Amino acid sequence: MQRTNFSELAACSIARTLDVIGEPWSPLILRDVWAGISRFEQLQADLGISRKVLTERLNHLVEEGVLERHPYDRRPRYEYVLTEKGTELVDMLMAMTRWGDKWLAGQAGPPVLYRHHACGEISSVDLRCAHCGEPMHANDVDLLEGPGATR
Amino acid sequence: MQRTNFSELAACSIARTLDVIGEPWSPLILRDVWAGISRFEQLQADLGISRKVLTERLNHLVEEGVLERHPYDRRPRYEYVLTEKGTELVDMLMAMTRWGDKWLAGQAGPPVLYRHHACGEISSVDLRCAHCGEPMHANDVDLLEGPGATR
DNA sequence: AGCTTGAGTTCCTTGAGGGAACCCCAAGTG
DNA sequence: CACTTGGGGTTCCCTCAAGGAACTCAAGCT
Repeated sequence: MQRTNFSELAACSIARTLDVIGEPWSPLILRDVWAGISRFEQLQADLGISRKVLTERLNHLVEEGVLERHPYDRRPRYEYVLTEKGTELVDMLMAMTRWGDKWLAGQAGPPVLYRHHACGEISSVDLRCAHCGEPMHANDVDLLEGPGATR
Repeated sequence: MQRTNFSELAACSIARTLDVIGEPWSPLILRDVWAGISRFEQLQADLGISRKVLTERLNHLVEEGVLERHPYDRRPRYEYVLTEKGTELVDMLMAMTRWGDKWLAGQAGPPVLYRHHACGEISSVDLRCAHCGEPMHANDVDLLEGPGATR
């Protein structure tokens, strides 16, 4: 495929993030690990991904510090668990889920529901300004050059 | 590459969303269009993407209703603009940006800053429960089967 | 010793991405 | 009118990553 290394393209946090989880399958692997599907065989069976590519993806995600390998047996058997860095990536997947629920689920409704611990209600994420708490969407911001702008 | 069609894998809003923007380049195209880089030549120059793949991606994004083609000349010249559906996808990219800013920007700091119209401050998105307004992150929810669970 | 199981590795085939050249069409210019 | 320019794509070939199936390896179990 001769995949471009996005982060060399420009200083861009989206491009950099894509270098971590932009490959096909990576987001779905994280979703599965989050949902408790955490072993090689389980992941392979659930996703139908080729074993070779699954190995590559898991190694890459471990190298990036998104997943950790935890042995669960004296035999060489491992469980993959989310690091803090990985858990925060799942936050992004929740925003992705919200969009898919809204625009792609159709009349069948969303396939998965989130129950929020704090209020006990079925809900979804809402993007708010970390500073003032008001809604913060694509049309609510101006883009400015940041300190890391030059590459 | 023989890419798998993710949404046939399971009823999953993440998989479905990946069928819309999971291909390499698609998120970066949306970012550029959002930032005002909206014509074919501009996109090609900014991203360094091959013209063939750019054509494919733009057609796909238009078919999916994420972008619209707007003629800007009596000659056949087009601008690509975000639909409402596409604009809400950019919200997800903002969550992605936040993660990249936090975990990948390093000491140089984030390359792009967002100034929130409502409060005028440089800020970033924060995920909140759409129901109660409290923070809602990966560890703050239980997953339940939804109405569209079966495929 | 032989069987099983989880977790990979090897090898071949296929098809998507990269790159460069080419094409089309409307305007502008002399 | 012919000639150039420039945006927006096609076409072609080549390479390399994903799929798929078979193979390996290292513990335990019987």
